[in-house]
Amino acid sequence: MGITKSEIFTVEQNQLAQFAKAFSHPARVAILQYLFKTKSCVCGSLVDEIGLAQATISQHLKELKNLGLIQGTVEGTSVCYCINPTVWEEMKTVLSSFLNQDTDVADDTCC
Amino acid sequence: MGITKSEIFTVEQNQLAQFAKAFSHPARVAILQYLFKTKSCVCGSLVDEIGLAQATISQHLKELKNLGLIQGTVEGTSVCYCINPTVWEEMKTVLSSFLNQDTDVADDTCC
DNA sequence: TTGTTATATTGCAATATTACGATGAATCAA
DNA sequence: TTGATTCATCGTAATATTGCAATATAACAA
Repeated sequence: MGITKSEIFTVEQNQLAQFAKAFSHPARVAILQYLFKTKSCVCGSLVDEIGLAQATISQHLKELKNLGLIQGTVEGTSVCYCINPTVWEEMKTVLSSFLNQDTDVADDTCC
Repeated sequence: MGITKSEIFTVEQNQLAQFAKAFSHPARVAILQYLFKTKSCVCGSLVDEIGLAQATISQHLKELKNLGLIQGTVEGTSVCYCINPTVWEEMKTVLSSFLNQDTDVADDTCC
């Protein structure tokens, strides 16, 4: 049905999935990487950097903004975006504890 | 258009996005967590554990299997699934280096 | 063989996502 | 004011995802 049954999962599972969804698209990965690289905020240079239409980039930025991962302030005619370090760290914590689950099945990989 | 323009992104960006997509849905998060918890492989008990139809669980398992994150072997009438430690570690490496990008914007959060 | 159990696959419906052109709103320069 | 620039939003089209019922397949037990 295309609709996720989030009610049947825990808050943690839903949060984890939401964070993962943030960079489950290469364009958003590229945006975040560029924001990290240029540290000082970036605006529409993303449109040149990434080969997507301005409307498309704006849409991806909106998703990242909604999650709180980035923030933007109007700077004259342009908008300056940058990483929100607080939320990024929070995400890192949530995802790391998931990724670092023990894989120590010794050698007896059962399957 | 619903179709991702993966050609315009690097192999790394696409791979990162693919790994992230693996657990961008709470059901797949729950499946992976359960597989970690029960270590010894698990089959259709996932259907009881998670409140989704058998067909739906099977579909999610297929996606995880396609990515290589899990593997399954036929065990009589049932199928035993477990984490593929090698691929999991590979994913951990890829995602960690992305997550651990420096947030040291000092305090001058530009935006 | 027949029935049972466990899983995969198929087909379908509902919703979500990706992408872009066109348009709107805001700011600044002349 | 007018025009140019930058970004957001709207509308739309194409495709993807999620979910399930029904059915198929495979292995075993009797």
